[in-house]
Amino acid sequence: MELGVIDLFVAAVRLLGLPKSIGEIYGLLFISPEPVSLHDITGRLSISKGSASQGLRFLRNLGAVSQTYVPGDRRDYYVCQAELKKLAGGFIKEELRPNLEGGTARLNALADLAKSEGGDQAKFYQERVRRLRNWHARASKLMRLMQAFLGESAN
Amino acid sequence: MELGVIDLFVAAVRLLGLPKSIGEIYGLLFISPEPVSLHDITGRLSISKGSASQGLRFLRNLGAVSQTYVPGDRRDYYVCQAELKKLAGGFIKEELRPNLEGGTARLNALADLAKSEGGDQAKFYQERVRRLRNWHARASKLMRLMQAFLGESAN
DNA sequence: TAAATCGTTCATTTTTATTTGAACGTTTTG
DNA sequence: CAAAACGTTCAAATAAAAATGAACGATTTA
Repeated sequence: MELGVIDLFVAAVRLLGLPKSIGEIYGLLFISPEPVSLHDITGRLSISKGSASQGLRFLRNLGAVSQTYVPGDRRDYYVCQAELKKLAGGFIKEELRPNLEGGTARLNALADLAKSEGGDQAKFYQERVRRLRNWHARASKLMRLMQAFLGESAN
Repeated sequence: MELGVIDLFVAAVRLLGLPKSIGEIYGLLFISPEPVSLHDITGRLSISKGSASQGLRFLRNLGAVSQTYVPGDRRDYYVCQAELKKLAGGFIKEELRPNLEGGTARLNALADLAKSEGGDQAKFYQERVRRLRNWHARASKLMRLMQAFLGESAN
């Protein structure tokens, strides 16, 4: 059972361009009824302390995992955030948006270049830049749409 | 100008988890007013014939690039498909959908496992599988939504 | 019809990404 | 307060992905 779920998450996470260990860790948390420590992770998944630590940090930054207090234990324990809305939100905010924003700058630079272009292709270049702008705007809108969609009907 | 556009596509394509060469090739086609041959590609981009050939095949499968007849020339020439709708459609169909469908099978296997689970966690596992199913269904729906959105207002 | 050019394939090489583990500062335990 | 356990960091090792280029069959040219 656990293995199957972990595998599923590994596959899902690869699809998003994230390392396997991230999928393993999230998968383990997802299928564990109880909070899980870094020690548990390295033991159950046979991955190094380093990987586990980095993976957890990444997942915490994303908001996919949060720390939990377990009385009488020195270790840090973690639980997963299992609301699609939150997961997708975190991923969009941390991984996708920054890239899109980076694109804005490049695009402006290109627009300038196209404007100052003299040759025969001037018109063609300008048309291309217009098209890129259009794509960019749509991608932007699409992201908002996705968030809205995944936020519908709580869970 | 060309370099900037190519860079932009390289970045975009990395975001989708595709190799750099794919971005370079598509970028070159996008910014070229005239059809481009494999020979042009290896020359302008300084990439190997092998990469160029494989990259073109991939892009053709996606529907992002198509062959064009150029009279009096033996070589194959290519032009890019610059409609976002088609590009996104190809990507979804060839890259995303197959993965989602693979997930369906795994998910069914897991559901069986969860059903035949005896221990204390039986209930918990079943809840988890239900949740996975829900996510899967949403991802499915989201893909259709994306296609619809990107298909709006021709270009 | 022999030589040249074309595009593809795939074993090898190169590059990039991920994982490991030793070292460290901090906190807890006995 | 010394020893042990905790979690982090980062240089080095490993694994994974992508690019190369030689070999090939097919087509064209001279």
